[in-house]
Amino acid sequence: MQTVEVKQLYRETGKYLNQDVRISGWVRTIRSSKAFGFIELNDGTFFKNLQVVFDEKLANFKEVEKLPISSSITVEGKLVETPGAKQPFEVHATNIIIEGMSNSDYPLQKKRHTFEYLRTIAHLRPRSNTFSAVFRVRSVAAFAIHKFFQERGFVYVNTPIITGSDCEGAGEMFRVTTLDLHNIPKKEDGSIDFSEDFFGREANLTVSGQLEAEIFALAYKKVYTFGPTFRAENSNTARHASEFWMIEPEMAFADLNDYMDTAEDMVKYIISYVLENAPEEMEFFNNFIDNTLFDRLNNVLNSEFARITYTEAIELLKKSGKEFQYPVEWGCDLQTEHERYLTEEIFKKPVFVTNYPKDIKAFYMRLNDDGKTVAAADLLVPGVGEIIGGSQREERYDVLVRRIEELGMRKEDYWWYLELRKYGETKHAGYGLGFERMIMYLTGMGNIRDVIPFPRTPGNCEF
RNA sequence: UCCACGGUAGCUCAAUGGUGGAGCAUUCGGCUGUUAACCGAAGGGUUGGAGGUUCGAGUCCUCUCCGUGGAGCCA
Repeated sequence: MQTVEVKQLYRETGKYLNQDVRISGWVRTIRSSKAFGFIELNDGTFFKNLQVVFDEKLANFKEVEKLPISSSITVEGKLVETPGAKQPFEVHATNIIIEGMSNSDYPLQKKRHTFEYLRTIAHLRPRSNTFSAVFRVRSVAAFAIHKFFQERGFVYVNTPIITGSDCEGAGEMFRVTTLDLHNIPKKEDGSIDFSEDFFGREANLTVSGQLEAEIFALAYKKVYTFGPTFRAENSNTARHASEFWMIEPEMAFADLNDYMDTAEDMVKYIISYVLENAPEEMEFFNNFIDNTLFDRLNNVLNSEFARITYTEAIELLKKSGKEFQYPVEWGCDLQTEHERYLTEEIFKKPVFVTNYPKDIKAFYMRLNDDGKTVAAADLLVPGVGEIIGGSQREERYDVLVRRIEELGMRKEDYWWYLELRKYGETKHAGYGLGFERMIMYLTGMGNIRDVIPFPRTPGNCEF
């Protein structure tokens, strides 16, 4: 008798039909009558369940019939077709071995639960349909991203998670320390003596691997990072987490248009790869989470992303005649309502907004010839908003120094970043993709807490 | 951090200031092809916490804790 996985049964049905098979999994539900019953078995390898039919010929029929949900079992029996039924085939059990009994107080019902409740049982929610689908899509999408970049010759760089540079400017950082918090060493002037700390200096969790990625881009030409990122911002929204994963490609001999071309190709690649490799999960999302999902994703695959400048975006918003809570004026950052209006109402597809005023963007973005704007571009998508932020980097030593000084930052802190501009500098560009936001976009899930296995948000670090 | 809303059985939700209920889940029983199976019965509650108003508070008031949605910040 061959041991098989449910995925094999669905993908290569003909190979196993009318054969004896052995399968191990967890009971999703049991419906039983006096002399026979049905088990929905899920073995984790496939989104769909396997229906197992059992009857009183089993020595342990009475025990099997009363198995609590989520008990683990091994089933032996013959795989047969079930024409006209909901499922294409089922296993007629000749033997059922009970591996591990579940308790009757198992908190996951067959009924729909709120996502909010499921978050409180993050150790069990991957066994539910929705989360089973979410985290498999997450895995498939992660692979698609690596595949996309590897096929194009990008080198995968692991930038540090603990960083001694507090100058990335991307947000509040989590401090990393081994100092005794009850007895903090102080210097004579009363300030904390970090020379006593583990690294002999202040250290934090990274908020971005970009500056380090630039180092590698100027050695390998094309690189990308894919790793965790930490922000200690007190953000309480469905789109922010304190710990999230980011993909940060960086390309030498590339400008803003090269970045946008790559990003557009990447988004399309991820979508088609996931549609092709997780079809059952994606169908589930389209049916039960967001029934505009397939239309939206196909629309993205079949359209050119719009590209407009910030200045044009401001004009469009002003001309729209719509009353915004925050008035639109050149120089102001685009608010969520503006971004959504642009991508959802005006373009109805992803849109790059380029060339933002320099005063609302980071120091490392390349100054345009007008002296007022920088070569930055954000990708806005319907439903989620900003999903990618990136720019051409300032490669001119003097201009970069001037920007650093203008913003009152300390030049010494950026010594190695500045040195890159001294030894064979070239134009280069890169961007950051929020992995969870991509998953939200791919699945239609509305909350970032429900697309990361163990979400960390302000005041929440369970599990 | 700001604004809004919410917290009642294991879960999802009802309950005009006047005896806290239902569906699902659980337990027991019935049922020969079920598909969130069906039918019958039972058990299950300090209404987030503290204080106050009232003859009487799940309901009104104050404070507090927690959560959700939106905003800001960003990816």
